[in-house]
Amino acid sequence: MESSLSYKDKKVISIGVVSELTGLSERQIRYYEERKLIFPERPKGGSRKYSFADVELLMDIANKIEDGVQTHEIKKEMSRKKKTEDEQSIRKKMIQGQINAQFGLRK
Amino acid sequence: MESSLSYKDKKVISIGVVSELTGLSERQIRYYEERKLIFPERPKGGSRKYSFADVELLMDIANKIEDGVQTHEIKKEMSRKKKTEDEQSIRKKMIQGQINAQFGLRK
DNA sequence: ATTCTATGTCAGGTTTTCTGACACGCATGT
DNA sequence: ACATGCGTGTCAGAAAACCTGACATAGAAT
Repeated sequence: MESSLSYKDKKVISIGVVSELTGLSERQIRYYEERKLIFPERPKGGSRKYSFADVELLMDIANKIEDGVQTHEIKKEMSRKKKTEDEQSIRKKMIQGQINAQFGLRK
Repeated sequence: MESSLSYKDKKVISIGVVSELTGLSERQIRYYEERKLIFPERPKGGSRKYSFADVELLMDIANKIEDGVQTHEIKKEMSRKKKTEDEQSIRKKMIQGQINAQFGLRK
């Protein structure tokens, strides 16, 4: 059952590149982190590493900000969305559990 | 006709991360570039940026090196493979040309 | 025997990134 | 009106990451 994190989710991009990709300033990117909208990885040394998924998220954030939505609103929207995603994921797991129960586990 | 370079081909990863991902030393990575096996992008500033495709390529290279294959051999293998890929790509384009001729161009 | 390969390592220099602080215009709340 | 909070720019100083060029070397190729 390889979970296998695709390229899209691997945190390998540093802030300068993210800045170019999104058009956001480094200041903005760090600020959105302060506001808990984004969670880069912090390897030894202290630099920030982002994934392409993070880049997409940042572009969404940028759009909302442009529409005058505030960071704490964005955060709420995000946790709402995340919640339903989690629920769906749990539902999937439960169904899988049913299937396993029906047909038995193969080690 | 969006060409749209997927995440896999975007050159965004710096050498330190590539080193961790591949297990190769930075020295080795730079050397394989010197040997024309790999072609990172060089943005203003002079740093090197690699794609995930490059990372895969480097892992292939690492395996061959381990099998005692020399860099100039690897290079030959690579240009052989690239040549047939190019030919296939040309064939595709020609077929597309035929289709366009049959059905007429739009725009 | 000599040359080439592949890699380590070190020095010195430039670029990138980090944090923390101050400033400021604009919106929000009292 | 005034105080707060928001989002961002910018600057300083320090640390981390990267770059090039050079020297060294063990082992392979010629």
